[in-house]
Parts: sequence; C-alpha cells; structure tokens
Amino acid sequence: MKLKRTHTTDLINDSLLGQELILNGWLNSRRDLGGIIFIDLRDRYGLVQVRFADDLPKNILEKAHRLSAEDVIAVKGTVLARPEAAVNPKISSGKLELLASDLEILNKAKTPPFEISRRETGSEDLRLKYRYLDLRTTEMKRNLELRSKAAIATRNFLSGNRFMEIETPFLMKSTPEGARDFLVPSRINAGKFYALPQSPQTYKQLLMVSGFDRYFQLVKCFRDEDLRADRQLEFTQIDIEMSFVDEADVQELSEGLLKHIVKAATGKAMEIPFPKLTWEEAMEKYGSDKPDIRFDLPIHKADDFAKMSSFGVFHSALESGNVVRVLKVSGGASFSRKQIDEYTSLAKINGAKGLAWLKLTENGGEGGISKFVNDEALKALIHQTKAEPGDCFFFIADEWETGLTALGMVRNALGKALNLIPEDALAPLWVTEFPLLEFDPEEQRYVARHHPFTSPRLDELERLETHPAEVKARAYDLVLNGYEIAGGSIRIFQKDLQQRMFRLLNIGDDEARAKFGFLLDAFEYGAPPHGGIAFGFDRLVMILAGSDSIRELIAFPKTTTGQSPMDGAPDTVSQKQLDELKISLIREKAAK
RNA sequence: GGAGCAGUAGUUCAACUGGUUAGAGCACCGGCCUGUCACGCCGGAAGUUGCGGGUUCGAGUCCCGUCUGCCCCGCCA
Repeated sequence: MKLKRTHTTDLINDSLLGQELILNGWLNSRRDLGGIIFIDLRDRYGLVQVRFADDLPKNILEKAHRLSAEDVIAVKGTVLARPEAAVNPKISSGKLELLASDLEILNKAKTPPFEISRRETGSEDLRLKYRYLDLRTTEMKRNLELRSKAAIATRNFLSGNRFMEIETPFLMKSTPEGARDFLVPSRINAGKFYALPQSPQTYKQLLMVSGFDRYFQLVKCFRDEDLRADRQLEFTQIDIEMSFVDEADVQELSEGLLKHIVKAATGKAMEIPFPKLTWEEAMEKYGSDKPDIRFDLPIHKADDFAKMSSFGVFHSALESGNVVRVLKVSGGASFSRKQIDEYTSLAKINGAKGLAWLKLTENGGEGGISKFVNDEALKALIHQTKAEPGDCFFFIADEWETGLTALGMVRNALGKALNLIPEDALAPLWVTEFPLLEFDPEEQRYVARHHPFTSPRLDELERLETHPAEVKARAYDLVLNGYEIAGGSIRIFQKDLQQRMFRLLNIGDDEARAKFGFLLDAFEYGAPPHGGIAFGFDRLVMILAGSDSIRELIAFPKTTTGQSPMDGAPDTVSQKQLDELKISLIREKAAK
C-alpha cells in the first residue's frame, strides 16, 4: 500500500485544520450525488466524512464512483471545516471533513449479508455466522471495549493490592461433584482423559498452601451444561483467593474491586459497603437467592391471613407444613384475566401448584379467591400490606423454598411488566449464610450447595453429622441487579474437616483419596486458613453494558445448542484422529 | 430430558378461513443528480417458502417427523 495511515479517525479535530493526512479504514457508506461524492470512512475509532470534489483527476473519481460498502480503502486528504449547514451533529467529527486528494482501494469487499452501519438489518443467527462482520458494528465494538476496560481495571486493581496473577492448567483431572466436565482424550495415555476446569478451585487452594497469599486470575472455565442467555459453555471468571482472611476481608476486597471496575468501565460511582441479606431473608422477602433489589415489591407472610380465610387449599397447605405468601401488586386490579393466567402459568412453570389471586376494589375483595375471604381477614391483609383499592394480591401456598421461588419469579416478571426497574441503576447486595448442603432427591444424598471445599460455620460443626441440612456455610454471593455475579467462601483447610465433608456428601474415603488425595495431602503440610471468590466476568460486563445476553459481550460465542455457526464447531473428526486416540464411536441409529 | 415461539428474495418482514402469477422496505444492479450524511429520483434483477414425508382437486398455510435459532424449566459444586 502506498497510502499508509498517518492518523486514526478519532484524532481528527480542529487542530488539524488545513493539514494533509492519510486515513485507512472501511467504507461505511457512500452518498454519490453525481458531481460530488461523500463517503464515510470507518475505522475502529469512529467515522469521518470524506468528500470527493469533481476537480479530482478522472482515475480517482472513477475509483470513488466504484466504491461499495465495506471496501478497505486508503484516503489522502486535507482536513476542512464543513459549511455551517452541512454539520452532522451525530458523529464526533461532524464539524469537519476530509477533502480527498488521493484514493487507494486496498481490498474490494463483497456485499455484506447485513449492513454494518445498521446492525438491526441482520438477525442474531446471521450475525453469528458472520461474526467478524458483526464485530465491526458500533454496538459490538462498544461492548468489547467495555469488556477490555473491565479486564484491565481488574488487573490494575488487584495488582495494586499486591495480588499475583498465576495461570493454572486447562488440562486437569476430572473430579466428581458439580457440573458435567468437558473431557479431552490423552493420546499419550490412551484410554485416559483430561478434564477442562469448571473452575481452578483446587489449584488456587494449593497456591494458598504454597504461600501465594493473594492470587488472582482472569481465567476461562468450562461447564458442559445447557446454555442460557446468561450462560455459555466456556466463560471467564475473575478468580481470587486470599490467605489469613475471613468473610469480611474477601467481601471488602470484592467491593473495592467491583467499584473500581464499574468506575473504569462505565464512569459510574458505587457506594460501599454493599447491603447484606441472609439467604433466608432474601428468600422470604424476594423469593430468590439472587434478588433484584432495584425495585421494591416485597413478599409478605400470609399464614395468618390464610387461617382466617375459608379457602381449603390454604388450610390444607398449612396443615401439611407448607406456607402461604403474598405479593401486593399496586394497580394490579386492572390486570385482565389473561394477564393473571400468564402469571399463574409462570408460577407453575417454576414449580408452584398454582397462583391464587384477589383484586381489591372500593367495594372490597373481588374475583379469584374473594368468596373465601371475609371482611375481617381482608382488613388484616390490607393493613399488613398497606394495600389500596386498585391493587391486587397474588398468593402461593406451597413448600417454603418452592413456593417462594415461584413467587419470586412472578415478582421479577411484575417488576419488568410494571416498569418498576429504574434504568441504569446498579443494585448490588451480598447474600450470606447459605445452607451448606442440599438434599438431592435424585441421587438420594446431600450435595454441596456451593462446593465441597466450603467451610461450614464453625459454631455449627458439632451439628454437621446430626443436623446436616441446618448447618450454614461460610459462603457468600454477590448479586447485582438480580444476577449472581460472584460467589465465594471461606474454605476448609484442615484434612479432618475436609474428610468429614466428603463423608457427608457420601464420597467414600477411597474415592476421596483417589479424586482429591493431592488436596488432602497438601492440607497436611501447613495449609493456611484461606478463602476467596470468583466473579462471572462475562455476566458482570453484560450488566454493565445494559445487555440481557452474554453473547453480546463475547467475541465468538456459541448458540444455545453449543454450536458456532461461523466455523461449524463442534464437528466430526477423521477416523485417523480417533484411531490415534484409541476412541471408537458408538452408532446412535440403532437406539431408535 | 421437557415446554413455548420462530424459520418465506441477499436481508427484515407480509401473504385472511387451504385457492389467481408468493408481495413490500432495505440491500444489490443500471441510469440521473454538486452539500449529502438512513441522500434523492427513475428503472431492473432477485424465491428449493429450513429439510423429509403425508392429507387434499389444490399446501407458504393443515398433519407427522426432523434440523436450526431464540426464550424458559430441569441442569449449571
């Protein structure tokens, strides 16, 4: 190329007036008026309008006429002020333009399948197939820039707080518990497999044993589970571990980190410390272990009300030890039957047996279960929830966690539908005192709610075997706008306690030794007390970008079936590759 | 594993209750145009209605299967 760039578009400003310079970039758009041609040249940094006047040499004008979208070009020209009437306030260089003196077409482009300057002209499906074009859009550039800023802010903050960034292996041993592993066959050790890490959990604990008392890593994690708008097969964590700390230390550090990232990436200020709720409080008040506290709309206890009513469902629920809870929806009396049905079905999808309702009018209760509710009961409910005519009530009568979870989902849907969520708000909170264990009815055993290395609360240690379901963990989640963006815990660092934990999880001593022997051994050589946290980095930047899909913050994401429409992954491999790995495929057809 | 929605021109969408030659915007191609910036005006080309099967005189439309995309439940220590 003979016209090598001297400037990027963001540098074009008044100080360059009259100066001749060269820009390289893509043809964003062309407006050919016949005797005069305008083009917008785009590079990573922005747009600049270039004008081709009719006194240019013929060969240059012909080239300019021939330009089409996304051609890669080099333009030499002089920076001029635009006439007053021709100023474009929509772009930052809108008061200026480049009067072209030379043009080089570095590479012609085919017509793109969608317009780069108007991203909505392509569906997500199409944009993923041509992701390298999608990444040219302002939206994706902005998202990846925000992500980059957040990553750099993370490193700056943690490095400034004496954390060391240490890499851990991607090829590791498959371990039980948790998500399904991605397996990688070992050629050199035929028949054996590595697993990709679900997180560097054990490695970072071993680094604590090694004495690296403040470790972090921006690290890819892999989980072979079904995808969602906020979940990918591979995702990035800010993984942090610290020695000689308790919960407060990790939380304080995390608050500082989040505040720093938010400031660097968005310019917004965050107030610290963040509010805290115990898991039980969060469930009771918001029906979620990751409540969205950007809006009010609390859940109320309605057991007493249920007793006063004559609604059979409520009474039988209470008799079998279940609970009755209610949401008061301001203005909800205007809901149509169809709308109410939709909330009912939402509650059912999320496990509730149903959703009882009742509208409050000037004349008292109406519709739904109103005929089972006497004046006295209604009055008490109105008093308790500060309800007014025009409101409506949604009730669940169910097992505590199931019912509250379902009502929490209804609450979230209402928050959205009623526009209760302030835009641009950032509402963080800590959720603490999670139960250590959770009974898995499928496997008929307890599983760790967080992970098996999480320390139980020390004042409950003696109840570990006798009342395992009631013991709380030294775990904490950081929630932002209804998303879990980080989770961590103070870890077990003593061999005995770790072995007790494995036994509780029905992992036999032999299995524990086979799977986690290296960790148990390490604990015998002077393991310091330690704890940490891991941030879901993609999810965090998704929230900061105001997006509701994690794919918007990942350069090359997978679709919900785990495929990459661009490169066609996953794909079959050659027989030769399989032979080398000593792998033979089972034919699926016979199954059906 | 389950539920819902969608798949029609390069693209974004339309096409009534099954009925004429499947339409429109944008993009594209050709022409005109000296201050446009979603430039404008005139003209043109453009279709395996995701794929396979079925019902019917007749299927984009109905039925069955299948694939893909999105959203959700399960799952995600």
